[in-house]
Amino acid sequence: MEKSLSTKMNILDTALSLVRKIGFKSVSINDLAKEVGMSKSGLFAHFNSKESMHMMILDHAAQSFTQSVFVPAIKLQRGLPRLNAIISNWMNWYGSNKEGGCPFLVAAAEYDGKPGEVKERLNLHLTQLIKSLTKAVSLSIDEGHLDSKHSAEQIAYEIYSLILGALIFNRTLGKKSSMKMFHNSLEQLFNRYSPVNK
Amino acid sequence: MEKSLSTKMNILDTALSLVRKIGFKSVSINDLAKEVGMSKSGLFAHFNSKESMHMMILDHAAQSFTQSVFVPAIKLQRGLPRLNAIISNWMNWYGSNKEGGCPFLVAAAEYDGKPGEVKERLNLHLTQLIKSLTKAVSLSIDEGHLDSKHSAEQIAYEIYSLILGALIFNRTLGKKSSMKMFHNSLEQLFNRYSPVNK
DNA sequence: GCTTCGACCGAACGATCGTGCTATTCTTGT
DNA sequence: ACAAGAATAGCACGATCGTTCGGTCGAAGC
Repeated sequence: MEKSLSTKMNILDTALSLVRKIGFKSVSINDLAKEVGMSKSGLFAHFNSKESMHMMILDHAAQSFTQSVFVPAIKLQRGLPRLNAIISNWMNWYGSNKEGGCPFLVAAAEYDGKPGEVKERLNLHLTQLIKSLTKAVSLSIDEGHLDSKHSAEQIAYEIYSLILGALIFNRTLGKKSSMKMFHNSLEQLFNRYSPVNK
Repeated sequence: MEKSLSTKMNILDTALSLVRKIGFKSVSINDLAKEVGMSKSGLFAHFNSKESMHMMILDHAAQSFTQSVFVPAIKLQRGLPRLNAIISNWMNWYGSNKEGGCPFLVAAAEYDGKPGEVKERLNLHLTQLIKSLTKAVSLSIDEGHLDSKHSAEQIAYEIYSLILGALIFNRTLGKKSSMKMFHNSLEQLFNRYSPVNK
């Protein structure tokens, strides 16, 4: 790997970590450069504008997410094993960086009322993310691990909601019981949609 | 009501609306003043710092939320009628301002890694919000409308999660089916925790 | 009617913002 | 070993940031 690519990855890693803590707008190029250990203009040369940097941060987050959550899970067999791995990896991904929330939620918060390329990119990544989750649910139905009478989209929505709730309970409210409640609800959800218990 | 209080309310209303669209950090005092129709220094005189303004915006949001969501519901009888009203008012509150996400989620995103008064205030409001929801669930159990074998906290967590999920699906992903999925899941949740169906 | 006081404004402050230009240093192909 | 090109730094710019200060205006109290 050439030099430039590795520094760029370093920049994006640091930027992502900061964004998750204080948001996109609060991460100034100067501070980011200081954190990475290079000059403001030297860092800026990697991107042509701050907006393009925001997009690359989003892309970086999406790639990291896919690599950490979906790629390892694809080795497991279709159905509940893979779905459970995805969910487990998902929760672990939040904790991989020590602090900070979900970068996509941060972007959603700051770009909700700002139509443009960044928002569209966020929409794209988030849509892809939900689609991949829905696909895993759908495969679970096909494999007979989940009841075929229910919509995969609906089940995926519920799972994603539980993840969001656990994230807020854990990070913002600092609830220690958040993980236990999350796993309780998830277990109930799988029982409820199980084809044998119906 | 004196003159100063009404202008302050006007400022906070406008500020809250802007914050929900573009976040706290992106709302500059100059832009806000222009939007309200007064001078930068005239507006700033109402707050002594931008941080204190952020706190007042949070307080304003919390008061608006309580007034719109919980106060009207308290007139209804305890149990499911009141709980359903709370949830319904909750969803309507998001749509009351035409655009923008949940102000508490926005604050959570931008202040996650910034310990201080604002974050503590956010934590306070969010804790109170969840506590009120949990209380309504708890009363529903007491009234025999929900199964007493389950924890009110757990049920409240699931309801809150579904609300969050619907919010993201609706606003960020622009899913038209989000409200239908939300009500589907909510109905299933009430059925599942119903004492008669067990 | 004069005084007092709070609300609001205009101008200005130093700091920091994103960004462009030019030079220098480093990497790499031949 | 040397030329070429990319990576980074230094410096400066106009704009905008939050904040301060002195002053104007209108309403309220004596």
